[in-house]
Amino acid sequence: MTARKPSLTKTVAAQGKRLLMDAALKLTAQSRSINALGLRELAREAGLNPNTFYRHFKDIDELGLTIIEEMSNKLRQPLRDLRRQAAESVVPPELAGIGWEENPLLNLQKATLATKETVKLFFDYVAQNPNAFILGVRELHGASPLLRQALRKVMADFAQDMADDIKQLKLLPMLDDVTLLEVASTISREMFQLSMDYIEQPEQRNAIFAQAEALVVMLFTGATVLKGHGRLLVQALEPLPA
Amino acid sequence: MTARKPSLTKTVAAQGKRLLMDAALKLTAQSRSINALGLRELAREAGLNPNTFYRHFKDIDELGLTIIEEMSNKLRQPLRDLRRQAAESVVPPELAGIGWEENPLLNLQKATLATKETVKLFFDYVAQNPNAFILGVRELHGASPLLRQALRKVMADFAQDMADDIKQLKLLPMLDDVTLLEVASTISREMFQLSMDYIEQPEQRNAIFAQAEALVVMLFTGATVLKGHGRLLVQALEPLPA
DNA sequence: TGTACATCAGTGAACGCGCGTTCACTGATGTAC
DNA sequence: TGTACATCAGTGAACGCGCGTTCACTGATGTAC
Repeated sequence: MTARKPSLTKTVAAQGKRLLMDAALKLTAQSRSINALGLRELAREAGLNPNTFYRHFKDIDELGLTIIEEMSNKLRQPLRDLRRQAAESVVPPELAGIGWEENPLLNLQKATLATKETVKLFFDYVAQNPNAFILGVRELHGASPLLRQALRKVMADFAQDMADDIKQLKLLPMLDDVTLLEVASTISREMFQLSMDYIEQPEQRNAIFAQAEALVVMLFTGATVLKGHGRLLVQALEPLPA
Repeated sequence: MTARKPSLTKTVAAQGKRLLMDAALKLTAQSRSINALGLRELAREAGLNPNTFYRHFKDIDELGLTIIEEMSNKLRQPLRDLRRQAAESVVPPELAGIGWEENPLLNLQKATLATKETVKLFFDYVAQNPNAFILGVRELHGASPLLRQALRKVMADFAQDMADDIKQLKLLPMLDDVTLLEVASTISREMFQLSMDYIEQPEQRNAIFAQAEALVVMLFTGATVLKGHGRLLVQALEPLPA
């Protein structure tokens, strides 16, 4: 019953676990769902004894959860960084605090440009990590309730991150928190959907990108108008005719 | 090589095919994807000899395609009818042709109300055919490329239907065809996504319904503003303050 | 510093089972003449 | 109207195979004293 320090072995020699997870990612990316993976098949791909699987995972679902958790960790922070980077590349920080009422046009431009920039960076990210996105979208509505639940959480976190960032960067100060989160959730869902098309139809990438941009702008605009700030927005968009 | 009339047997005695398709729907609805179904399992559920499967289908994918085709046929026309029904219940036909410029407020109200009504009817429809929607959303990003492709087509058709109806009913006469189709595609995708939540979280149905409504209104509004009709719309929404 | 023990990732053989698929057959229905 | 034949949905037995899982074992590394 003596307390023991966690052994180094776990982190140093967990090669098998890594190999199995990589094998799973590779096999699912083509055209498979995680639950359709055979444990022997996985071991074969990883170059390990089938039995070794049990040293690391109880069953395939547990493998799936581990992969999802890892990917969520790997994607979340970079996505936040992308957003900040985009917002700051558009407006110098000393102007960042200017309120909507004081300068609606600046704010709208800022939000729109930051958005476009973020969408662009997001799709670049997708193109560099296609397997992660394929697996995520597939299992989000896949057969395993456990994985579905886990991915729902991931999507909810992404949306919350986006809402937090938009609020903190004061990109859409006229939206209340609830509306902001709804809009962010929709954008999050749509971006993941569109990322599948982006991966599978490389020749359509420009069109998909434009569509994603347009969607975000529409949602921001629509939400703003409905929240009673329409007049200011329209004045900014279309100056009074002579 | 004599031409033969199609035999009646096909339509009369295709009990086995029906039984197998129903079994597949039942089994997938719980927590399975079509490709994870065993052909013996299917036969067992249908109360048939495993071998009978081959009398009707080449493999599981072909079964899946047949189901998808059937469901698409079953859903498409009713959805169109719902939309017409909703639009007509809102405005008497003799006023249906009034143009946007002549009476923006009427048009906006018409579109919004018709939309809300349609969304409501759509979710009722979802609640009555949960299995069809679960299967559709699951396989849309599922493991089988064949089924994915088929469901992409189905979704595209739904979106095109929606765009055609909106145009024909003159609900959003200020939007060009391309924008209209993009908006319809987004709404279509989001409605199917939300339908999963609607099925799985009966206690949240009011909230999900409200969210869906809000989304549609935001998209319509956003698209309208961006297409340069914002001023009219805003005037309709928020009359000039004293 | 040495020794005895515990932990841990990985191995290899073996198991029983359910799977997809094939083959030969049946009986009902439809068709030709 | 009768007869011979074709088609078709469904049956039942049999096959070989790959699967998940268990068991007993190994060798490397970490830990206690």
